[in-house]
Amino acid sequence: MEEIDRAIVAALTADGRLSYTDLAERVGLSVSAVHQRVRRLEQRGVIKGYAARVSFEAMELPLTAFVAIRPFDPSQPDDAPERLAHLPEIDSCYSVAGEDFYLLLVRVASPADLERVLQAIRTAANVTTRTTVVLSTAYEGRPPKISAGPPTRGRGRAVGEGTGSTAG
Amino acid sequence: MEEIDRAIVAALTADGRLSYTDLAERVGLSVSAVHQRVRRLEQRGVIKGYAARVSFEAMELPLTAFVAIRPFDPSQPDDAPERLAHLPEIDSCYSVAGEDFYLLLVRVASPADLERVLQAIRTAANVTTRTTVVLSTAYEGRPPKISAGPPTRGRGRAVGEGTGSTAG
DNA sequence: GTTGAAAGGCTTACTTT
DNA sequence: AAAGTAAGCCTTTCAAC
Repeated sequence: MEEIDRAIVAALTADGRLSYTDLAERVGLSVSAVHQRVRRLEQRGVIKGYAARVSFEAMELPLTAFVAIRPFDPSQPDDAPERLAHLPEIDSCYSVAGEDFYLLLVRVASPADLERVLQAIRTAANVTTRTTVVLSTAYEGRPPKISAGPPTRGRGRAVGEGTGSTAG
Repeated sequence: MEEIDRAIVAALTADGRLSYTDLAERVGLSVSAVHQRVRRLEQRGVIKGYAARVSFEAMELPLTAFVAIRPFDPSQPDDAPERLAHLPEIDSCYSVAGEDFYLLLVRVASPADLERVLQAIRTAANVTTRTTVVLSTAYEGRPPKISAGPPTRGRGRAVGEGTGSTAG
């Protein structure tokens, strides 16, 4: 991916409602060129969509927890993600290496709600749960490192890049 | 928070670039009324901003890991989040209950990068790390449960319904 | 792939109810 | 708080380099 595409993605990650006019000014291209690049980024799946970032506290979901799950019977078919997808309190579901099978990010309104969701998780996926309650969120969903060049691969140098030293 | 505000937040969570015209049609209000409500939601901090959702694979960050950290010396001042904030590979930083002090979500390009970031985390915050590698992401950042009413029975207080004056 | 221009649509503010 | 109107800017498409 080119440097300009990276700049576009970085800008839209920071502000998803940037106008094409502002975007064009930032990356130093015409409005039409920027528009075409954004459309291609969307079609290629680099940009998957746009979303408003909401305050979970304001949305009455002040309690966040990580729930590591492990099946009661490891010989059973492992389809926990699908069996849990119907629970809207589950924000994310990761298949992980280590002692546990999956790691869930859960957002609820209260400890009572957390208890209810944990019970629902256990019964829906036939798993044991190990829960880590989040006390506070220092930061979350920070924009990824999108700078001038590729982080590790040596496939090509970006425009204006000097040496091939690793980015810090 | 009112039902219409919930509908607005839900719609903008699913599609952050919805026009006010479309939004007005969805919630059954005029464009002006919707515009005013969105501005108030933004000013109250319910809507914190807008962001493009990007594919981390496409951004050359295919490796995700959770890093639980614990200080070498628990008597030292605990300012790990600030000491780690300069590392762009850290997506999120949660203060957690349990055996560990913080849980980090890290996104990197390769195992070599992960090693480098882990070393940087240890030296920057003077902590030990316990890393859980993500094998696959079933789903991530799902829209929170924003339906008609409060999630738990009765007791929940809506934002902005509090007593007394509100800043802004 | 980039640029420039034009038509249509959207945002925003103001006014009214 | 909600609706209507108008001005200005943006989005989107089309043609040209």
